Amino acid sequence: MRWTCLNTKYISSSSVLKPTYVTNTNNHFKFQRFQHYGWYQSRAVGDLPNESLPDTLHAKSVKNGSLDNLDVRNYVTSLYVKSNKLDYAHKLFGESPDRDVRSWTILISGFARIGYCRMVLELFKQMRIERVCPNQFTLSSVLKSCSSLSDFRMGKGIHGWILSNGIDLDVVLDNSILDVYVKCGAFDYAEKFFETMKERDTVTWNVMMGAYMYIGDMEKALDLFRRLPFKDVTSWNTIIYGLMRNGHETYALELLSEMVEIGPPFDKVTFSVALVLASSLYVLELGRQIHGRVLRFGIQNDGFLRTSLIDMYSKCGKMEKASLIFKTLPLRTNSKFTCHETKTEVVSWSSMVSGYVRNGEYEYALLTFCSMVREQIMVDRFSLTSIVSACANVGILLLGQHIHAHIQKIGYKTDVHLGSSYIDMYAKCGSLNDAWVIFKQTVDLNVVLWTSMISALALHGQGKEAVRLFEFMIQEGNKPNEVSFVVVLNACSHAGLLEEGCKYFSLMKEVYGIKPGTEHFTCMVDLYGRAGRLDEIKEFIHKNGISQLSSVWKSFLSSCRLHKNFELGKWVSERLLQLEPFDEGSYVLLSNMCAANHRWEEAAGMRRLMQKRGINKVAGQSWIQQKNQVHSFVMGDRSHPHSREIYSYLDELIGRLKEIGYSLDVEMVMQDVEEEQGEVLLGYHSEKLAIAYGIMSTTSGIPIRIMKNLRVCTDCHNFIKYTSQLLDREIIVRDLHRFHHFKHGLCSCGDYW
DNA sequence: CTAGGGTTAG
Repeated sequence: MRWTCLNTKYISSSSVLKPTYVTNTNNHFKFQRFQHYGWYQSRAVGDLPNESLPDTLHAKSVKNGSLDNLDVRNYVTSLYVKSNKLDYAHKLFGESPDRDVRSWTILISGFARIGYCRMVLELFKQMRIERVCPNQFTLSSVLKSCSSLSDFRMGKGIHGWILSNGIDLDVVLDNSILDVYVKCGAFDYAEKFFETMKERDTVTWNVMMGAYMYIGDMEKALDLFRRLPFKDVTSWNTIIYGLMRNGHETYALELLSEMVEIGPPFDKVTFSVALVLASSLYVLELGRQIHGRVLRFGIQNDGFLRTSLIDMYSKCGKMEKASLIFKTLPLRTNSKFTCHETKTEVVSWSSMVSGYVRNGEYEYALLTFCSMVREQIMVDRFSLTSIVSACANVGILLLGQHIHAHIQKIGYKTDVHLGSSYIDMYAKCGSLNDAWVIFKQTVDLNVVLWTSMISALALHGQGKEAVRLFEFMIQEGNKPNEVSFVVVLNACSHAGLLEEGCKYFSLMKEVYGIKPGTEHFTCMVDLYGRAGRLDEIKEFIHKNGISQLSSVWKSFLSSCRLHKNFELGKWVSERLLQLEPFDEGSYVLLSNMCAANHRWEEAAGMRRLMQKRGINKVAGQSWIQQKNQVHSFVMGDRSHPHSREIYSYLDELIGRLKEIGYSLDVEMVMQDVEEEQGEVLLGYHSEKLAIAYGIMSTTSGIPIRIMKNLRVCTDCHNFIKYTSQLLDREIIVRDLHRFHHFKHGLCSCGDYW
């Protein structure tokens, strides 16, 4: 690994402070500027916040009456600000009989530094009302908040005010203004302003570099970077981060190692960026090395780095490591304005929640969320959307409803993110109606929200409805994105709408200029396959040059099996096994296809090959929720406490179903079992057990909802259809890919899944 | 006795 070249030569560097440039001298201020390196600041400068100092001084000056003096009061306020006690500072400020520009500025810059932007703008407004004239420091801080909030109007207003009041623009103020325009996406303004700047320093170039990166103009940014006479640590951070965000991870990695060789020492942000880089490249080893360096620097307790580390480990699938780091989170402070810590604390929590969700550990996600509520951590929008998504994946409607109610209770407004999560959640928990309700309630519809609803319909077998909604969305002036097209193509394929699907595929390419990705191609192959146009698939694959995509071949193979084209299937599977020699699905598909064509020897050969290569297949599992318990079954399961009753009821039920036409077709079972072994225990697939238990333990009239981790086989599908007819019960089954709503002997999927 | 640029989460 070339990452072993991350050597340690900078670790012992003692060049803590380096004077890098001297500012222009203007009328009021004349002093040297120091460029300092991140964390060294607090360790070396002796600026460590002293917790008790402001309090003692405050008490002392109250006693001897010196607090009446404005200068003393300002000094105490600044000490409070420094030790992160913004609420005390704010209180002292509010109680003051008189204030000057410095008092305002101390407070404003304090809030700006910890990112409490709204407070900054609020204070600035008050300051103007009291007719106090802001100085350059105030303006810089306020502009910083404007750029964080992307408040273009405010920023432009302040710029105008500066011009009309003849305030001297020094390079710092210039940079702040430039940054506001860049952050607000007003590049024309930014460029125009840049032209007029009298002086430009490293910060200026860094801002411009960031701007080029932001609009994706890599060439310009890199050119600028290469020509930069002095590159400080931020220049490197900016370029590396920008490259990574624009999808050039490898290049970013190269630059990072170049930085190690010839660049300045890493600072906190470099470490953060490097960690994100490691996780986006899925290189755990790199992440570990960075972690090691972080530990050697002793900066592992920094909030930002902690969240970056948690995130890196969770993206690399190492939740145990992530949770170890999470546990180092110190106990929380209860001050109202210690936002800096509070913020990273909240991010750490929500990183954990979303990490668990991402890694499929929904139970832990839910537990973490519950402790978050119990510990009274501010639940932010990220953890909320994550947790709703966890509910969606667990698929337990009751849980989803609880969370929904809780979010409403804490008064969080349903925005587009949360709205689409709700739609997704209700859809995946089997309640299409609730998804509709949320969709209709939301006022600010955006593409994601529309797409969620279209996907919900497709998921529940309402392909035609989904297509109609898609058309309606376009009519309403929404521009579909690549996900919308995946969803609508998917809907077409489920509903067997070949013509429409082809139409949308070309619409996507020609009208919306979206380059089809793997998922679009797979949907198209699926669409042709279900319609039985197997020859056209070959042509499609060839024409689009997508023969390297295994998911395409997999879909092709399913279609061969569906249309019982054994020879073609054999040919397809050879290609598939070349691409994915260790994918269980391919083997199972192939072996089942052999079996369906009575090629028992070949089927057995496939299973043997699987065993030889050490590939295990996933066991079929179905579950049903009853009150507060989840009852889970596997094929032929006898571990349930009521298993005797369940089996005898199931046998009786099958007998009654046979009277109305159900037949347990051995060959059919053989054909369609994708993952569960058809050879044995024909009648006792896990979903049958779960349904039997469901019928026994609920009163009639209530729909039975069960979930399965794999696809339903044809026999079970038939079984459920007959059951719904015989007992006049609605049965809703969520399988690996979609929902089946069984009612009066029919299924919403139209026997096409 | 105070200021500007780059980092995290769906």
